[in-house]
Amino acid sequence: MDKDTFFDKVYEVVRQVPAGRVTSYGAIAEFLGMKGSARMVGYAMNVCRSASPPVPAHRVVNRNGLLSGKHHFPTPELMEQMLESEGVAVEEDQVVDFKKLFWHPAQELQV
DNA sequence: GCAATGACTGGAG
DNA sequence: CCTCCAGCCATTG
Repeated sequence: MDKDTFFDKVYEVVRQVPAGRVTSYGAIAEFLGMKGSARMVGYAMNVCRSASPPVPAHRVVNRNGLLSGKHHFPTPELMEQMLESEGVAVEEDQVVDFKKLFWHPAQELQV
């Protein structure tokens, strides 16, 4: 409780990601003012299993749009399954039109 | 308190 | 084009 840690901030941002959109670790890190510490974002995702409420980590991919963390899901196929279910095409463990579906935290939250 | 780790990124070779 | 290296910073042991 009172987990005002960096992780909770990451969770909030990820939860703001609308379905059908994807974002990158660096984008979140940058939004939190920690550009360069994208590793922390990924690390936070690792803890997202213990986080509440659950975080749609499947909407978070690396800067290449690659489902780098799919192996960390209950099942590796679940990640792309979720993305496709939301309208995000996934091919070769990679998000199709990633840059087109890219979601900028500050950009959307600014509205 | 120190050392190791990590679902990343960007630059250099 | 592909691979390797170093930086980043918070969490955990």
